[in-house]
Amino acid sequence: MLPENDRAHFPRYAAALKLVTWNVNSLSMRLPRLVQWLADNAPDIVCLQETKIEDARFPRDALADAGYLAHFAGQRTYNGVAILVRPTLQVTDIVPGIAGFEDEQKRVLSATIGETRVVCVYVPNGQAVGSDKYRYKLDWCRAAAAHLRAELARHPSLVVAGDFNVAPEDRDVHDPALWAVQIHCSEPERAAFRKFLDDGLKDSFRLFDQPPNVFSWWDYRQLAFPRNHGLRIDHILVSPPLAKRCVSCRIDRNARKGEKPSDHAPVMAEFKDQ
DNA sequence: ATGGCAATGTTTCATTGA
Repeated sequence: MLPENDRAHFPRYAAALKLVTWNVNSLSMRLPRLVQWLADNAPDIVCLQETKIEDARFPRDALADAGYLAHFAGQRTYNGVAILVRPTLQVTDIVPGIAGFEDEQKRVLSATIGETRVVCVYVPNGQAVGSDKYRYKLDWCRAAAAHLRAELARHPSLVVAGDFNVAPEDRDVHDPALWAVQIHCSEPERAAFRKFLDDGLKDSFRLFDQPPNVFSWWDYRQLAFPRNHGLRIDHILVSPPLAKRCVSCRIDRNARKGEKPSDHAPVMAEFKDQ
């Protein structure tokens, strides 16, 4: 962290601000790919999900070498979230979890970065409609919506970025008939997602004209990726002041190609200076 | 109707993910 009078040499945002969300499906497995992607794309803020690593083993030095300070809330085997930030940006008020919602699973990390509150989320998968995990998913979303409402009241400039495990509309699904009422697409899950938007947040991807059949996740099986059998379940939600500043949102399908990819692609939104 | 693949650690299978 730079001393205060050194920081004064930097504008608050050197240029446009780039924010990314990426479910890496094991940070240990994905570290080389992530570091290369960061070098190629130079985002300012990166929200990661499914780091699957205990805090004591988090690769903070490798990410520092890549040009990012890391904040994280992890556990072994499952879940785990992190926020990577360029060292020129000031980070304060780092809080894991959802206020008032006891949860062993590490799924949320919030931080104030510059003037903006950033909430990194990994919404539960839900496994199957009607299962215990499905009920946990819906309960979790209800608590998260209340949490985000409180964050929005405190921070007009709010981003919620992560793996929502919900395809909001049929156009976010390669085969809506196949996925109808299945996990990620059931009406209660979509209603839970809309509840986030009710609080004034916008899906940054839908602020812009987008080509059809753009997805952020593809199953590892059945050649789903080359067939583009995917779902758009990773999202960057922005409050109205940030929606005004948002100039693009896109999904980097190329990051799903090649050896040892995550099953998710990164989503990147860009914001102009105010 | 089911498994297909990938990652983890309980490791040579079971569990979870989406």
